[in-house]
Amino acid sequence: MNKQLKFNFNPFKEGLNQVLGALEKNIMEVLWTRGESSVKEILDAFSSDRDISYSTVITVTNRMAKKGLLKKRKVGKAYFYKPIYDREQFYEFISKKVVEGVSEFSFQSAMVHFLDYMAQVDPDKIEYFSKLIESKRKSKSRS
Amino acid sequence: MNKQLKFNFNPFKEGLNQVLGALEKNIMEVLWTRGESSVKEILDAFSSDRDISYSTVITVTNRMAKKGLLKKRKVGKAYFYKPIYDREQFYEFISKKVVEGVSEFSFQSAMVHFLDYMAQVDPDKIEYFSKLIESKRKSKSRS
DNA sequence: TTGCAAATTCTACAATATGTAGAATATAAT
DNA sequence: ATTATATTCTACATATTGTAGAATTTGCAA
Repeated sequence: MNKQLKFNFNPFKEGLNQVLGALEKNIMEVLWTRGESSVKEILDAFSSDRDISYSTVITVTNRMAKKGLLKKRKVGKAYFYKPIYDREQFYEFISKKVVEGVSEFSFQSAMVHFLDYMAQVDPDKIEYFSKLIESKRKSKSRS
Repeated sequence: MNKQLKFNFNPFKEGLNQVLGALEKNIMEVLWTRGESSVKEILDAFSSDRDISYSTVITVTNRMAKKGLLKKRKVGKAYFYKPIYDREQFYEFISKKVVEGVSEFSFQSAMVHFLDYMAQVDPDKIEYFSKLIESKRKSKSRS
């Protein structure tokens, strides 16, 4: 019933905001931290930070469930929501899709800029990457 | 006066549609092929394929100019538009931003998935990439 | 210099995504 | 059965993209 998660990637934002709206992100953070939670609990987790209505949270969690971000489960009269992907899986999923996407867009450029990025941010990453590649090559020649 | 080009990247679409809307893409293609063109000329280039109104194209080219995709120039009573980035530069620009974005999002995952992508799609890419790295390492040690 | 074809501007509507929330309704627990 | 609480429904706001009619401007030709 759940559709496969689709998303846009905004390179001009930061962290999870590259993929999620502001409120969506806040909700994911709460759910990753607390685990399965009701709307009430999500609201309580915001409390001091945000002043947001009950129905706003419901609307957004429901949309997130429809989008393939959350699972819904009824307990008593309230619904509880939990992430379909845990934090790690989520980052993996997003990274994989974006990397595949940009590789199809232009593999050449992607590689060049990936290297440039490594060189600028931390040249040691290149060494490490080199090694990864070597092992990849070996496993390739073994097949 | 022109803002820096911002965009979203949609990994679930293909090619330029990962970055541009359908009509925006068609317009860019025409301009990259024909060079600087008037709205009339863009429309003529569509002709058989699409049935689209004059003002639709004007609206979109103007938005594209505002977004930092096109330059406007008045000739006679008509405006002519041309891409700020040529095809190569555009792909470079997009790839760079997306790669940087996803690297900041999760470098580790990005790296792993780049490798996986290479191994799956075309193992020869790994060879190519190894060479790129070698030259990168050389230029690094030269500095 | 004026008239008209051609181009622009202005405005507006549609769909989608996201944030927001009030009002009405349903429901579970006591 | 009552009632506090949760949900559903609806709707508005902003942003992006596609779409285009109507009104207006404009440059060139006669």
